[in-house]
Amino acid sequence: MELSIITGSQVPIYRQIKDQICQAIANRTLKEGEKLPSIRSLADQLVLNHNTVAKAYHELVKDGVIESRHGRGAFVLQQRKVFNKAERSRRLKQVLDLLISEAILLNCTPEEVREEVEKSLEQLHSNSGK
Amino acid sequence: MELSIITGSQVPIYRQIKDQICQAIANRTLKEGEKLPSIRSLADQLVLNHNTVAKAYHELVKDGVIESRHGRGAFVLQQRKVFNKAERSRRLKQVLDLLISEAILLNCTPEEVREEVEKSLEQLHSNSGK
DNA sequence: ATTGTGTACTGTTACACATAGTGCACACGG
DNA sequence: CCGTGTGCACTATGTGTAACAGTACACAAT
Repeated sequence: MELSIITGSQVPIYRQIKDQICQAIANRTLKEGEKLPSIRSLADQLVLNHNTVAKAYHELVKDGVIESRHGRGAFVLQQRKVFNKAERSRRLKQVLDLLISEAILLNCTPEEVREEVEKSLEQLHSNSGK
Repeated sequence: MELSIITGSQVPIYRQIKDQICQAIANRTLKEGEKLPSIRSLADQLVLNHNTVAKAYHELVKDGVIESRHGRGAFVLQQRKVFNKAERSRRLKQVLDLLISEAILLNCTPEEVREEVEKSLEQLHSNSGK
C-alpha cells in the first residue's frame, strides 16, 4: 500500500485516502479479504493524525467497501455492497451535475466531454475485466 | 430570471446561482449583452444576503462569463472567454476524477457510466445548436 | 501482562459559507 | 446638483467541516 497525499489540494485528505484505496481494490493491488495497514501505521507513514485515517476507513465501512474488526484491523470485504440501480444513478448524477456545469462554463461541445470521459473511463476497464 | 435555491443542499448557494446563470446563458434564456438582475434585487428575490449574490457574480466575472460595470449593473459578455484545449481538459479532468472514484465505489460498469453521462449531456445539446 | 488494534471522546485551530451591517464610489435621470 | 440605484470593499459574527492533538477505553493476539 503506497498512497500519496497532496496537502495543498482542494480534495480533503480523508477523501484522497478513500479514493486511492477504492482504486487499489479496483486495480487488484488490494485483494478481497486482504488486510489494510492499521490506522496508526498508515497515519505514521503519511505523517497524518490517526483520526484523519480513521475517518477515511469509517467512510469505507459505511460504503460497504471494507470491514473493520475491533482489535484486529481493517479488511477488504469479500462481498462488496451492492447498490441498486436507482442509488447508483442518483449518486452518479450528483457528480455529473458538476461536470455539466463545468462543461457549460468552459464552452465544451458534447463530443469533447465524451472524449474526456472516455480517457478517464480507462481506469474502470481493469476492474470490469474480473 | 427565475432561479431556485436549495438551502439544504451540499452545494453552496453562490455555486447554485453561478451554475444556474451559466445554464440560462447556454439555454439562451439570458442572451449576450443582456443585463442581469442587480445584486441587491436578486438577493431580495431569493431572500439572501447581497454578499452571497455578489460572490456568485464575482466568480462569473473571474471566469469571463459576465462583466460588471460599477454603478450600472452586470451584463452577459458578448465575447465569451475562450479557454484553450489544455485548460478545458485540465478542468474537466478534476471533475472526472471524482466521477471515476464514485463509479469504482458503486461498482459501475463503463457502459453504465456512459449511459448516465449521455443523460446529463442532453443539457449541452441546446447550447451546441447555436 | 504487553502490544497492537479500532473506537470514542474532548479540545483546538483553520478555513469556507453565509449572514448582517456599513460606508464609499460610480452612473444615470430628474 | 441631488437622489436613487448600483457595484465594491470592509468588518464582524455564527455555523459547519477538516485536520490536528491528546486521551481513554475495549478487544484480540501473543
